[in-house]
Amino acid sequence: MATMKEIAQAAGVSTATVSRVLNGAPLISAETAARVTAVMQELNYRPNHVARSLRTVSTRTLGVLVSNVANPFFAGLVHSIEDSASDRGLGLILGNASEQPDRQLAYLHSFLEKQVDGIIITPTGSDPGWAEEVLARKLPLVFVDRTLTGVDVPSVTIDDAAALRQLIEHLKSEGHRSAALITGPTANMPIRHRIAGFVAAAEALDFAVRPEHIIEGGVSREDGSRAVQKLLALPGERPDVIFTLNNTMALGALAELQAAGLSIPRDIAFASYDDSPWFDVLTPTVTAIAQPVSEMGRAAVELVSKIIAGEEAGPVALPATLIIRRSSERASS
Amino acid sequence: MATMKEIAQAAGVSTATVSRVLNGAPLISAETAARVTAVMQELNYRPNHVARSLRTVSTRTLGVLVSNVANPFFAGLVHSIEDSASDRGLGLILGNASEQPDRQLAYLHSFLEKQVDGIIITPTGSDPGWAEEVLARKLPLVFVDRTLTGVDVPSVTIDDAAALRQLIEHLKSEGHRSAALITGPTANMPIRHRIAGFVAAAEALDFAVRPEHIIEGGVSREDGSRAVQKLLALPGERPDVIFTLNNTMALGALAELQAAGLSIPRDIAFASYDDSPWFDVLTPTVTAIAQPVSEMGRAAVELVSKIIAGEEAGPVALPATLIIRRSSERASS
DNA sequence: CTGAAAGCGCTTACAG
DNA sequence: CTGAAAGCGCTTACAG
Repeated sequence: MATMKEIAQAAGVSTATVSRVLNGAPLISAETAARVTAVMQELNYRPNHVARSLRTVSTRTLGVLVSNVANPFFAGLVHSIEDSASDRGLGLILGNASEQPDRQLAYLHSFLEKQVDGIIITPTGSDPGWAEEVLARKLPLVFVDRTLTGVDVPSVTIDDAAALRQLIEHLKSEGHRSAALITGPTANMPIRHRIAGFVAAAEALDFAVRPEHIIEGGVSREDGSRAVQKLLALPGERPDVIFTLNNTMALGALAELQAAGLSIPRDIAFASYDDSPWFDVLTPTVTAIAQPVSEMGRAAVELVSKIIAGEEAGPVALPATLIIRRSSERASS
Repeated sequence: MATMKEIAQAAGVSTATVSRVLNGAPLISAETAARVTAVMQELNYRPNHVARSLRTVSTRTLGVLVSNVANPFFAGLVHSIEDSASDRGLGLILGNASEQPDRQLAYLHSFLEKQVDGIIITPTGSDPGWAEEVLARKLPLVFVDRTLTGVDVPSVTIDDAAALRQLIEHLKSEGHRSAALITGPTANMPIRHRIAGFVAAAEALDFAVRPEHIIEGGVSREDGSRAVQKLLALPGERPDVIFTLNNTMALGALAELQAAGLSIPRDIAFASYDDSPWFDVLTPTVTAIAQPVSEMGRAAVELVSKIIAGEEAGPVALPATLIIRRSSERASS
């Protein structure tokens, strides 16, 4: 691989001049620039980004650390972040915590060592210790989706209070009177928000959500199945509606309801947080609260770019939207 | 951020010694090692990976470039590659060509400049020119899923001849006699393989696939819808089965069949290449040929690691498997 | 408009 | 067992 020194020799100039041509610095004579450029092309020169980074103390690279790429929501987020970063000429180093705080910490350290210019993270676990270390190094940091209390970090979150309220209103208008809620891991801030929002809206609208019908689920398909099994085994009246707090659990819940021979929405209605492209091919199509994934990714990149540039950057909250489909229709039409 | 020099000063040793302690070099006295380690901890030292890479000419980083992360198959592949790479202590720089050769080329160049230790790619387009450039630099390169003719690059591919034949056998045994094939982009090698494999198996087993029933689809949901519309508008007898060559198109095809009021498998049977977790929640559940995505990612990382280590590394072909569900059952039972 | 020189933070033969 | 010194490939004040 040709180095800058070789280019300089071949073009009969100093490396300083080659560097200036490469970076489009002003005050270079047109003919020098042309000659150097020609030599670079001829020798198929590629600048060594590692050397450049060491010198300029900037890698033009973002570290992106998600809680679990197996979850389509996070995969979509990575996609959108990749898109926006590439638009800005920023590269991406990818990390996946798989919901394990120690894996998250290992990635974080590798991000620090690799001198990333900024970090976008959906934090896993609730210990904000690592964030303080990152902040102490003055490294731009942004939370997406999930947040952590106890540290002052700008974030991109979802405002779903309105959508949750609309969901309850819709369910009521269809004649439903009670719901079960299958939650995600309550350690996560947005999950707690969703639960609180759902319960608050239900209370305000006089819609029944019995305490035993709030079942702690998780993040996987199996968590969804298990929660439905648990729910169906409960004594007393069955709720009119089941609402799952993410679409991976919806998958398990729907399979379980089918296995139990229950027809949706005739025997029980259904809705889920997180939309999925499959929701309008399922029978029945599935009512969902959709998160603006692309916008979240774009906003996160914008936020971290601003911080890198030393600009002011406040938190961003993006609205979720209710998408009404057939799974939440009234039982008897 | 503390540097090695500061650690050396604080510990009263040279930077060479600090470096040796850091890298666990032999021949260091236990007390020196202990003292240096203590200082590193105290000052919260993180080695600068950029400086290290410049010196050692190794970044311990892989460039991963997929054709389209929006496709769940590629997203799964990235996940699996990330997993295996992390097990081996390798970092990941992610690129997404979005099926555009010029975007692919831009990422490739950035990988070269960032001095990645190896590249795993699902090539987009059919021009192998860029691969020659990579190979000329002696940079380890591995193809996954897709391959390119005209260059000698080890690859991880799918052997689906047997699965395709089993599919035809199954369809026949269910009483079906003819099928339509909705293809992906025929510019891609594995797509051409799938088409050839399907057609060959059909011929061998005397199963009808009329030329006009081989419809060029694409990669998106819309491509799937469009192909089904085209198929249904065709004069003459309808095929007994529709087979789509990826699950994103299956989504569009299924929606379109529903919209047309056709019941599966009563009016027309259905199967798709690429499994999806949603396929066994759909009504009916969908027969599919599944690719071993995790194994593919793992094999790709293994392959590139071997080449980096200077070992021999031949191509890997992994078998696809047929998963029979209800969408391909006989029409009248 | 261009060059000589210093330096980014490490690693590694070479001595001792 | 440890240190002095060179050097990886760039960029950038400082001179001229």
